[in-house]
Amino acid sequence: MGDIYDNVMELARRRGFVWPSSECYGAVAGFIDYGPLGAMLKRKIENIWRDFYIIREGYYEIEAPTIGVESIYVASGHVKGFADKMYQCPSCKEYSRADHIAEEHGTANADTLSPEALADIINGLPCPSCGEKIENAAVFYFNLMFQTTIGPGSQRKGYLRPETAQGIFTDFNRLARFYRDKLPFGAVQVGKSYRNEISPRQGMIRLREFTQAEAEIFIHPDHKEHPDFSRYADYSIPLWGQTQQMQDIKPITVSMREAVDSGLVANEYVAYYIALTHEFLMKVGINGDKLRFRQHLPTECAHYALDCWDAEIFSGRFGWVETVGIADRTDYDLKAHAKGSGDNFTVFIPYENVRRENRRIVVPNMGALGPQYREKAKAVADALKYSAPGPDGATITLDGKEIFIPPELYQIREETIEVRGEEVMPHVVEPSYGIDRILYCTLEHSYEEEDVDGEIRKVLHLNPAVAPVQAAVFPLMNKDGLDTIARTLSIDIQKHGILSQYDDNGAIGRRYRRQDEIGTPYTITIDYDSLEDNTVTLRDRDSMQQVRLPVTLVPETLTRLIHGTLPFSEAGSKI
RNA sequence: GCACCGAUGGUCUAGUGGUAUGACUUUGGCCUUCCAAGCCAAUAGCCCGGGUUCAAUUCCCGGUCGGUGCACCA
Repeated sequence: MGDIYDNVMELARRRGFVWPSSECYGAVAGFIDYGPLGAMLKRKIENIWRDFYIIREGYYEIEAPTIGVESIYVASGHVKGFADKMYQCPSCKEYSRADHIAEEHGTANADTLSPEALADIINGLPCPSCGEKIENAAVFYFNLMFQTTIGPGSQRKGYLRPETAQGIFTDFNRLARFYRDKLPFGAVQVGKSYRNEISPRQGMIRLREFTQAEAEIFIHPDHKEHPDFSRYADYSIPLWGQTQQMQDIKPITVSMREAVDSGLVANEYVAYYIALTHEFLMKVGINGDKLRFRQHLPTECAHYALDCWDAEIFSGRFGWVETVGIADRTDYDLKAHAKGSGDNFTVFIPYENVRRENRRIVVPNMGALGPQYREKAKAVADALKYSAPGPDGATITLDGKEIFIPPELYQIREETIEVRGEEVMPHVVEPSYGIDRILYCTLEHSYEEEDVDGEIRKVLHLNPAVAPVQAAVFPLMNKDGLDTIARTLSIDIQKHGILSQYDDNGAIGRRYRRQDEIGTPYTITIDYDSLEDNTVTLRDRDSMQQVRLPVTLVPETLTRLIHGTLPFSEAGSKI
């Protein structure tokens, strides 16, 4: 058999976690279906994420369309920046990046050139794949966004969103009102994003349609201290900063407090979400030894981002996989949309104390200015307002000429004004999670082939918090009333909101193995003792240990086990 | 997208110019007092399109998907 990926995906297909999409018409690369158990697992991961960001952080979830009008993505930079300038070699039909070839032959900043200018440069150069001289090749944009048209007549261009973030930025002013105009605030979105990858390989790791969970947290640019930082101040995890990477040394384990104080991490907000991400990934079932936080190198960090860290998870097939990005994006996005839309993307922040400022203002005397300057009177008046008049009069510049304005044409008024605050464009801290990648890594880290008495036992050691099926109930024998008790118990468990499967098919051992394979953490078996004393056995998936407890206590016990408030060893009496 | 390799029940596979082997799984039954036991039976397959041929799962061409290398990868 193949490697860990092959084994995990084989199980995932067979048991209904992940399937190739639209298989009956031929699957399409870059798309997957989540089967019954996969959809359940994914939803549980997303809901744990919601526990962290919505319930704990208080950032409410919104839901924007997956199709956005072109202007959004012109403003965000995706129409330009998400497009690669490509050309196709006329000889070998290879597609390559035109700007890369130009740069290799000495053109600096080739990516900023127009397609036409680039075409002029590369025509005549040798093709990097076949070596033939490039002739008459056109340079065109290949945009990673899926394009569509909106409405009949199809005049309005739209794009499938390449990230969920923009929907939050475009709602900024509504959100600011919702949060009653106070910083910080945040909003989250969990949903599909689309990127028309040129060549999506690597199965679930690079999809054309994928699920993101993103939070956009709007903070005051001068106050990047997280109000709840104490929660993670002592949280210590290995961080692999730029310096360590460039000096080729290992990540250093520090507390978030130290990380911020030493300047390793830009500010408390970024550090806080690094720690929160660590806690979240552990909760979901990622192996902590296969998790690291890596800072973007200056070359890979977006030019506007102040600091950017990736949570990388180690996969036996793919190596270190980027699963979460945490970035301080400054005011880049809001600025872009302010420019693009003409709206203000600011919050009015009152000062603690109202500031009184003395001001001299120049009030033009229009009654006198009008007859004297005629059509220029308005321009003169405007210029006067910004001038600094001396005792004899004011000198202004109009159309390049200096004009002297005597004092009788204006008044100077001294006044005290109250400045109550200022308009602030917030900075954005963005933790962005790739749910599909996290789900795959969870499966891979959970997967184990264990040797039990010479047989291979395949187990998914899924955390009970994410396991799609939480419990299973078996009658030891499908007769003598054992099955009746089992069915009754099964229904009782379901009434407590626990998803449990009833199974009486085949040998008991086979039934345990089935549940092991899909990661069901607990199984209950009704045996002949149950008929005598109303007790049942409860089996722990990972240890295969069993305890005995009264049947009436089962639902309550399961609930506590699943929530992690009861260790298995205390769930009943040892057998 | 290019090059090379691959594709046979749900899974893993044998094999073939004349519709296909075995195992596991699944379902039903018998048996069975706790970890894939045994017995009987059943269900289920040649990736898609075109060509050659009396006949194609098999040969040829194209495509799809998957793997590897190159290019690409917010």
